[in-house]
Amino acid sequence: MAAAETPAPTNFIRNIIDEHNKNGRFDGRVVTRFPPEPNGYLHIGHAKSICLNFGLARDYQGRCHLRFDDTNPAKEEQEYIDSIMDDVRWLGFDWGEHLYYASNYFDQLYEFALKLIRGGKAYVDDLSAEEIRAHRGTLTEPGKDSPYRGRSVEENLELFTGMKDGQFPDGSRVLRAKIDMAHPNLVMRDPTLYRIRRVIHHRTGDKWCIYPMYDFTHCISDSIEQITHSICTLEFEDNRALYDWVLNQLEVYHPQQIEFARLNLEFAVMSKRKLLELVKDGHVDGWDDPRMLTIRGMRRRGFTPASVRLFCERIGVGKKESWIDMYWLEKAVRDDLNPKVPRVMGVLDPIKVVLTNYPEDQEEFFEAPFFPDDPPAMGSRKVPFCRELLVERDDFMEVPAKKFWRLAPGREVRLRWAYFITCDEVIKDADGNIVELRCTYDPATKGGDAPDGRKVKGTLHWVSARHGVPATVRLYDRLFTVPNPDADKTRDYKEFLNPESRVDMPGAVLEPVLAEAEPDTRYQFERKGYFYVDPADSAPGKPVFNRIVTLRDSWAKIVEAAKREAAAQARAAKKKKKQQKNKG
RNA sequence: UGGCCCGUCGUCUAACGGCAGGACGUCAGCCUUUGGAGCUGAUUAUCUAGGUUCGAAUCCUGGCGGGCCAGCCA
Repeated sequence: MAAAETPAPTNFIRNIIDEHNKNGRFDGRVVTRFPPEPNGYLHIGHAKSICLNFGLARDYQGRCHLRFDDTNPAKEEQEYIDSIMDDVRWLGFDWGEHLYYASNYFDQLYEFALKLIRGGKAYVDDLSAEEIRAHRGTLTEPGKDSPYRGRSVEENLELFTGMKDGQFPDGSRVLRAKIDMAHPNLVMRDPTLYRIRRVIHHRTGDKWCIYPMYDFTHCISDSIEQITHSICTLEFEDNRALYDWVLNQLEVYHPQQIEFARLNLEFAVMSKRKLLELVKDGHVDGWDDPRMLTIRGMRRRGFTPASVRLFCERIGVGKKESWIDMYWLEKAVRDDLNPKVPRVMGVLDPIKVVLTNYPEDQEEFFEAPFFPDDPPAMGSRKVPFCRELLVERDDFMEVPAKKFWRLAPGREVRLRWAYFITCDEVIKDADGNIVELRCTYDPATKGGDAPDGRKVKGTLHWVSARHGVPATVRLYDRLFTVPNPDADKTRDYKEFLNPESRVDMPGAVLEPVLAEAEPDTRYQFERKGYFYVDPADSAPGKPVFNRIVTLRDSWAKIVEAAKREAAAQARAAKKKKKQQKNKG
């Protein structure tokens, strides 16, 4: 396997773990966790975190827990829990028996809150949400103490118990940590620990009407589970001070929080809000639309788990906010699929070719290997051939451009596995559109080699017009037309949606073997790209193909470079003209 | 006139005071019945100004640039 996942290169987190292992801080244990909130579907950004946490556990012979951070019942649902578990498994990771829910710790969390109160480190505040905000101060000014900050331990105990017992209306009181309202780190200005909220929790039902906040829950959950390295994204850097404060006050086992830079991918959006909006407003066909970089979308597109893992390994882990070019994702799928999938032929946008010197009633079958780089590896199939063929419309140019090696009037090319053909005549309709190419074949070149040793520059894929099977083929491309749809704050990211992100090819015709293609299998359509047989939309004998990714296309690069040069020349000419005008 | 974090080839990422390395891209060549794949070679970087040191990408200070923080979200 050429795309085998090489041992992950070192990174700053591994260095920290190595250091801990050396100084014995965690007795050589490595226990990580992936802690999603079940309020949405997983996306490629989560995949980075999953690969990191589970990868570390694997490489250090430790373990990684899957823990649902379900402390906000207003937003969370069982459906998300199920899909998250399914996606993590699909990615190839296994949490064994280590499946946890923060909600399982609600009793312990409550006891810890009591302990904080008894130690004079937390108090019940009657201020409203707006008042608390007003008291918090600003980035440059200190906050003010709440008038309720000085309550006695007894009063706090009574009030907090009352909160739990449902004696107070939603939002009327909160439990706050007593730290420092003048702290330069705003997270430390007496953060809220518990709020009253009468919402049915998807796991605990109506048992609780108070729910703990993230900062209080997460560190204690990590501590309970004996996590060693609690890895999260950069925006939690400020929260680490509180993470440490809570565990220090409680005098319990204390993991190390480490922050890394989240994934930013060009030509995509990642926020849950935007993903949801794309689905709700119908810009895509659901959470599993192949254009979505949700795990479900990528699965539907045809990405393999190995390709996603390969991508995550290659982009690395650091603390620098960087934008990853979509090329890395595309490259990872190609590299993973290249040695694994069979080659076949399909014409996506056909133009008819008639071989004038090939007998009308004759047909023959060519034996074509599924994997030409190593023919025995995947066997072969028979490809039918006859007088009427289909080739790709853009494999012909009436006036061939520079460096265009394909079919053109008078030009000889090879039809893969078949014969050399030469174009003699171009047939057009009344509007001047090319509708047919008249060609002659050279019987001596059967199989694709000329006995006289003459060479052709181009090899074309093709399909027999008589035997080919029409099929549904969808071409998918990046969802946005610009690298960062969010960059311009004066414009909505949806303005940059790529209208050609999904292009259906109604005229596509494939070689006959593909009629029986099994759902959930992948092929390389030679010269066109990698395709996936859509598991949801395919029917027996009627496969639907999603393009996963194109092949690397150096001809497209030549075309693009030519365009760029032409534009540059036009600019230069214009400038020169202007200068001359100014002189004169 | 707040706190915290981050600045290394085009891109991503190594180098924990000792020769700035790898991958991808790019360019050139080879090979090729996929303009795919493969092979060979070349190419390019420490934000900036000081300081410490025999020696600084690394430590210190200032500047510049970027990110995060004022939810009873996570």
